[in-house]
Amino acid sequence: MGVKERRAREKEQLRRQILSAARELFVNEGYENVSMRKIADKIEYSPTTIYLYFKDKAELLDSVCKETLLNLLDTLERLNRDKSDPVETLRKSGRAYVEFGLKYPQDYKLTFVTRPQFQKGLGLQEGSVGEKVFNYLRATVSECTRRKLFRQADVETTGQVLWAAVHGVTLLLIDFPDFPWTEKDKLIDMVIHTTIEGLKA
Amino acid sequence: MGVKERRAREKEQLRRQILSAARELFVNEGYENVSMRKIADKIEYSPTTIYLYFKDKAELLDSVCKETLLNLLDTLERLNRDKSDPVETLRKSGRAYVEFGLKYPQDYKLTFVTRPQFQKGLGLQEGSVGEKVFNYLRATVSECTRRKLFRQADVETTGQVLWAAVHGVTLLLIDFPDFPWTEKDKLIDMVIHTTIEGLKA
DNA sequence: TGGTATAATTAACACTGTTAAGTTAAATAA
DNA sequence: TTATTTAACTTAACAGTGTTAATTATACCA
Repeated sequence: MGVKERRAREKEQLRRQILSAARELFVNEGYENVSMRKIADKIEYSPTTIYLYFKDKAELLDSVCKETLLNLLDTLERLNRDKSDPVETLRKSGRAYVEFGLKYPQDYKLTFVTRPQFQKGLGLQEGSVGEKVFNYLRATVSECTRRKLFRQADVETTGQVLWAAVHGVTLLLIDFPDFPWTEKDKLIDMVIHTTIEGLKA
Repeated sequence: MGVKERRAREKEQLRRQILSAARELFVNEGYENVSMRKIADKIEYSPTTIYLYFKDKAELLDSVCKETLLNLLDTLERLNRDKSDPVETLRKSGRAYVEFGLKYPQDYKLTFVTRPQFQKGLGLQEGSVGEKVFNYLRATVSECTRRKLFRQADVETTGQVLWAAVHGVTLLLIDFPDFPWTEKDKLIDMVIHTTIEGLKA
């Protein structure tokens, strides 16, 4: 009775093929400029086939982004294993966050800027990858305040301030690549450092 | 020979009519969901008429945004007249910046997030409104460092760090309105305060 | 009044996302 | 092996998009 399993495997394979074609096109040409027909051409299926695997273009996009975001989640998880110096963990997490955004600018923007506008409350809704990302931040901050390393004990606000800082610098670097920024790494470190110092002060 | 002038006035009037119809639709329904035909319907002209006044939909959008951004520029200009306490000016400017973003989220996002992707190097190119906004920030920061109020003397980096912070919190508040943020005003103040303290420290 | 420049329109093109109906191929049952 | 059911996929079409070329209407001047 392995026939069902094989068919399921084949379906899964095509699903992944669609995802990977979509990802490549989205990244290279931008979401807006990629049509369902283009994706279909690339995988040599008819456009309508895609609809057998994804509800619509938006869901296809969300799936692509989610896949990418799991990488960030992995990185943060690894960093948070080391409990010795939470401030240092925070610093490293911040860097990892920004670097992730710069590495996958399309996915980052779609997840944290573009999509939320369309799916109200989503992007950070319960169980979402976005929410999990923030949860790591929360945990690390919580450890910092527990050890009284920060002036203020309010974990939520502190986390949000940090998030705003890294979110901001990530987007500026993505959206204005030609602006005469301070050397990129220096700027990122400076943003994180400044915010953390401001929280200690 | 006042006929030419009158005709010019009439043209200008229709131009403004288009802009105002476009603005209202963009704000209420979102740029993507507004078609040229919808705008044309609203002003009771044929769709192609719009093309006699604006090169294409993108230029129409840019014009709408630019108009809005001039408000921000005005506010910043006013705040920067008072030279007595540059740190306080910085604080106020930051608040004004964020509040502007929250008041005109569509325009803000289009100018500082969406459009730059399509018009490379633009949004902050020479003579742009975006550039002028940053110039005010630069000037105020410069005054702070001149008076040795900040640890570091690098005006550029300092300005960029501040910008990242306000940009970040603005976008988070716009894009995740349902997230359980700390009370909005408190969060904004906290972001600005933390960053400034971090720069002093 | 006739001619001319300008403003606005009509019709069309080449796309888009998406759906309903139709076709092909494979797996099961007789 | 042959017939039937089921799943996978495609064709054709719809209603809409931004945009352009060709055409008509309008207001001015001689």
